[in-house]
Amino acid sequence: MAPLPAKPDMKDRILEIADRLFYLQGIRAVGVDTIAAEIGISKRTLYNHFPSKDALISAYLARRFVAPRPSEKPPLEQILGTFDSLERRFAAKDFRGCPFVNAVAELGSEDQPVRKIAIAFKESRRLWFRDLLVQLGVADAEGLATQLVLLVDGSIAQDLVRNDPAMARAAKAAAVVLLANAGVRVGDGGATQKSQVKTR
Amino acid sequence: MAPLPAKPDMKDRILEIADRLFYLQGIRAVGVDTIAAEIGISKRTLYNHFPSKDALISAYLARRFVAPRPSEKPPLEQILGTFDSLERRFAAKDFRGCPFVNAVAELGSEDQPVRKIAIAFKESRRLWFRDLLVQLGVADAEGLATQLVLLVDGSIAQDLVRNDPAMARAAKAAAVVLLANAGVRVGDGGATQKSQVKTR
DNA sequence: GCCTACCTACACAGGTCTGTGTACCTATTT
DNA sequence: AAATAGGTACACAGACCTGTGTAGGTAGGC
Repeated sequence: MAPLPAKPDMKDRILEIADRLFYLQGIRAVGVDTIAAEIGISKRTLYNHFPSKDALISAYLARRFVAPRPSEKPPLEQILGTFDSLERRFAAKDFRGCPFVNAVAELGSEDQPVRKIAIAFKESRRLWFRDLLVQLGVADAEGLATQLVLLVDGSIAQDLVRNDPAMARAAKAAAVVLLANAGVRVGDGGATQKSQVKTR
Repeated sequence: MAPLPAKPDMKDRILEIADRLFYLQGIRAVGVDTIAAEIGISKRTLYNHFPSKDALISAYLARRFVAPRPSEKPPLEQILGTFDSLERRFAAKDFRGCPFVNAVAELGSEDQPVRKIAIAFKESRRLWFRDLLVQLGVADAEGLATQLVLLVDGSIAQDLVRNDPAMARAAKAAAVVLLANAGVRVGDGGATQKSQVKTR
């Protein structure tokens, strides 16, 4: 019955479905049978493309790990835009938190492959912020970048539980304050005089 | 063989062990057999105290939901102390993130009992911050309380992945800036003049 | 026409999971 | 002494899990 030409690369198709199911329902909650059935292939075919479920899990996370594409927009706009796009993603009903955090929470800290990729992802996001802050001339770009990822991950965790996109706006408001305090002129009516708070 | 006097209330003992295993290894990863074996009781006994694993999960989360005990310390000290105690907990090797966030991540957003208690917990923490901020005379106590819980949850998520207690310090530093911006005099050498940043 | 690659269907091994059924044992209370 | 409460051991039902084995079908390239 319609042997499915297998054109759009079977491996991609498997990953696409696995991604959706793993992300929405949890990794342990989804069996390989379920994935194969959802695609309409036999379990044997799936195991011909991935040697084990663990390999599929790793591939799932690796596929989620896409570097943010470089943008021509001004750095500040990019930074604050992060929170706007977070808010949009929160509003989508298929948002279920950060797949990397979720995977570590679910699989435990002993799962080294999963943890390694999760750490790499988190660090790459932090570095993305840091580089933009450097462009803005922020002195402690490292520290501020860390604080910004805290706001991002905090709003993600809160939204996962509460399902409230306003968390992204709260995070953005906090980010604006932190940026202003670091001497960045945020477009807010010039209310932003450099009055650094010594944080320790 | 030593029928275990069952004095310290069997139910508590079950919950205590279930808590440790659920929290450290994940809820789905731990079977009731494992819990019973760890306590040294038969599975039958466990099921005589809890009608199902779901009930045990709910009891586990309910037990984690302890209201912060009222303190005589000044409000600002309580707020900032939160981050210090977070740092201490991060440093402990048995810290594995927020049990409520982890449970929602693992069990899916469809599990209503679990989600409800997670939401209640998060909101209670936010209100705790808010009440302290009101005592400090902060105008937008609601908004700032939300921002503070973002920092708390952000640092928890980051520490879960990276295992880096410094995340708590970064969150504290950000909190200090946010508090100062809201007009709270933070004990930092008077570098804290009231120069509100309009956040929108 | 045939070979190769890839798919199918399907059974099954061996494990784990939740939850129950049954019969017995051992304190404490009455 | 007897009844009751709460524990034990242990088997088992029924579901689901990962992973494999086997035999056959079908399309494209040589």
